[in-house]
Amino acid sequence: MREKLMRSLELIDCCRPLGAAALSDEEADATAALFRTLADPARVKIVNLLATAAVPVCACEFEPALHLSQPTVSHHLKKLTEAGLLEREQRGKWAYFSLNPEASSQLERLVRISEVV
Amino acid sequence: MREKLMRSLELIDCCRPLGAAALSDEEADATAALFRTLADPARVKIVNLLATAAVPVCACEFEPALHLSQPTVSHHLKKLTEAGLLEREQRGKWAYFSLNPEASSQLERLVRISEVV
DNA sequence: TCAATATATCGACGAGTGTCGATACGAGTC
DNA sequence: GACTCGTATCGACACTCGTCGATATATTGA
Repeated sequence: MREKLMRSLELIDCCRPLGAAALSDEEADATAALFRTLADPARVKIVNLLATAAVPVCACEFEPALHLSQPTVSHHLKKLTEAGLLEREQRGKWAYFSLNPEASSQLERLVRISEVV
Repeated sequence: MREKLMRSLELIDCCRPLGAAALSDEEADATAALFRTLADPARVKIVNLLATAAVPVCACEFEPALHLSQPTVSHHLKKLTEAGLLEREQRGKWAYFSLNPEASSQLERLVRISEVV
């Protein structure tokens, strides 16, 4: 079942608010998987860098900014993209990444506890 | 350094929004640690159960609801409490847990990407 | 004081994953 | 085609952590 979630390009769409009534096992799994995507300092920094950048950022720029090897950066970018938080754009032999414009509002909806949507 | 974060009872207060400019290494660590707290289906369900309950819930009620052993439930409740998401109240030999009323708004602030606070 | 019960802690095991070097793939250039 | 360079994938290793049985601690009641 997690296999199914990982294949989805929009994991973030599977989640209901934490304050929604009677979260099923599957919904709890999906929500936890989305949080797990952001549960790493490198990925938090990637999102932060993209949030403060007005334009898409080349993958090669993350390597010096994060002090991580190229395969590791590629790994993190893939995880974030699979979760639906990032969008990938190929320009020649370079890969440019940007934040999914809906990511912020979807995350806010997800962590809403008090009022159920 | 992570040692210091774990001892803090208000990990959630260490975090700045994902959209804030130039997150430091320590802030990225704190943010990732908070997301890691919610990166488990059992803990997501605990928060969900507490969100839909109007009154504090006895620890003994989570065991059947989550189909987990007593030590495991105690472990998860401790993690959530240490992160500042839950509040613990001792009533005789029973432990009652409730959501930190500020948890929702703090989480919403944390995931805010577009507009910097 | 002793028994009973609720909760926390400890020790150990297994699954998951972040990391990197090596390598494969792909696009552009000559 | 051959070379260069950016990116993705693979294999392996180390570390984290979720889980549980066993045990310790604490509170209530007899």
